[in-house]
Amino acid sequence: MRLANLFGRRLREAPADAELTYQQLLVRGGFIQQLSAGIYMYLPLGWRVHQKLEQIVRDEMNRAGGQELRMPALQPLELWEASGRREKYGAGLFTLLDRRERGYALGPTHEEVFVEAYKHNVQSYRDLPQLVYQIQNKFRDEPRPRGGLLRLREFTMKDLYSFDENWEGLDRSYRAMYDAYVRVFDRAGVPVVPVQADSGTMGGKDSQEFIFVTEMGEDTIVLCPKCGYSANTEKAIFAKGTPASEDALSLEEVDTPGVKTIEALAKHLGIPESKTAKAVFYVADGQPVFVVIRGDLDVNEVKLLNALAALEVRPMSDEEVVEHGLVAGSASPIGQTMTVIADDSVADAPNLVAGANKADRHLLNTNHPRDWKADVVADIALARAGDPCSNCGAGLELKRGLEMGHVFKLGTVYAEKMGATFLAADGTEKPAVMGSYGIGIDRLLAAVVEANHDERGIIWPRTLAPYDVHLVALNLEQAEVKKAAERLYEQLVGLGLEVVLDDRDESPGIKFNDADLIGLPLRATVSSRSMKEQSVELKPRAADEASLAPLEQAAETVQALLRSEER
RNA sequence: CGGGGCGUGGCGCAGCCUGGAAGCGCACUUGACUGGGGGUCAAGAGGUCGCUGGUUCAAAUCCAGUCGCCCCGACCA
Repeated sequence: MRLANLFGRRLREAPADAELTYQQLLVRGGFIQQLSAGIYMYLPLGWRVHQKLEQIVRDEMNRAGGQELRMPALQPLELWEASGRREKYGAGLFTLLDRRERGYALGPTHEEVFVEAYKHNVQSYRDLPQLVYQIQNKFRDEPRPRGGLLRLREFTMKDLYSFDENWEGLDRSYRAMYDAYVRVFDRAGVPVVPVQADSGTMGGKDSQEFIFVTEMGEDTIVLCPKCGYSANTEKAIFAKGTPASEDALSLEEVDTPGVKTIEALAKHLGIPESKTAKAVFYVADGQPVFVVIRGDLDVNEVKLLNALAALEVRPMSDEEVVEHGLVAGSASPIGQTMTVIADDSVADAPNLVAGANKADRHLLNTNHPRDWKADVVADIALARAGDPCSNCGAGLELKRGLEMGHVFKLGTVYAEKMGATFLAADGTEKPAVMGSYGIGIDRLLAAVVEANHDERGIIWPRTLAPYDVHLVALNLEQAEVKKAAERLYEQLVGLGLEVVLDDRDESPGIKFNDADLIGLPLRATVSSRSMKEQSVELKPRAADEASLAPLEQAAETVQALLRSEER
């Protein structure tokens, strides 16, 4: 490839709406170009990287026993009604009508379609297990696309689905995928931390996310520096301390003039916040919910959502609080008629101070379940930095991160809903036990650049670089130089290497800067200076210093150097 | 959906407050010089000032509406 012919220009300054470092580099280098919010074009350089990344994923999926196939992005809406996910996905689903007014969805994920395929192609336990996958565009009508490739409305995802006879089989498939994911991220040069995750809209049981720790991340993960415990905050557990062993004392109502907050309450009574029970009000799927949690803790809304098995939960508005006769600042779970959910921190803690359902009054020594009874008791507390690890007691750390991949044990939920069954050896019909496994290719590409760059540009890992060698030719007015450059170019290509030849009539500075920005693993320079030594200057992108190689052996030396760059 | 910011040649920006001939840098074209880290000179091409309506003799500039993009939050694999 001659640089002069390459479709896609380099920019000295990044467009104003490219904010993140990786994004500026990809845009400036001419790899990607934005079309609209959350919609990007891949220009030739970017597309080559994208394809190489896909190939690594494909390779590892195949190695783990996956079979690639291709599903339609356009899906009849009935499929989504059948799985019950149309409502669950809500506005995030892109829908459209055909000329006969029949509804379709642009697939945001493909469980439904894969189940349809399963139904036609699997009948017996002899057909199992199966791991099938595709690499395809997904469409999601995100409320807010962001960060360039980080949250797109149209993006490329590798989605693999496993079908097994039983849970032991699923465990094996899940493990195989987990291991494959570890290899994918390693080969892509992106360090990831596997964390326990919430399974979200996907439903199902176990799930783990592979998180790339970065400030530009949109998830928060909890890490234990001592024992290695790691989880998404939506899932993270931590030690809340064992409740004091005290005898339950009798209820006592006290004056607390002007006390509206836990902080004020604890101060007023001279007790720690952990001796109080905090009341918080939410609306879950339209129903009011009274939430009780220990005064020193906060509610994690995702945990709350899951504990209530609700689709949507939001804090109650001030108007609704009044409407439901709640006394903000002094609300009490005692005598509540609405659903009461308690964090396990308050369920067995004795003698907590709670509201009295009257302004400026609180109750001492409330005890669950003596004085009030929670409809649901669950862990709904938000883990914070410094909270003790439930495994080892060390202080937990909170980090920002980006989800690179996600593995789920779906179980039999979809199979049962949509009739994905098989005939077992004992002659009974059983639902397939499913797993689903996704990797966002675009996001991974973003992470690769974020993890592999310096102030001058991208430093592509050898396996992902759009080309192998950046051949810079200077002093082209000298026929000898030009000839040597062309000859080396041909030799390198002849060795099967992918080469960019910069034979533009530009100053050396421009050429070197472009080479650094594009970030190919090895730069080779032919110039009047190098010709004096009958040599070529070679400089790995990641190295500070260049070395000279004799012209006759240049191609072989290049090949050897590239091999040493191989990861 | 709530809050904030921004829309002026391909990119980065000024001009807007205080209405009166659309500018600057980069990039691009042609020529000359230069030639190892974004070089110099000369001559050029390129813009419905996001869109619609209004005010005015006159609108990039003032007013109203609208669309788009970015960021924070809500939400979300």
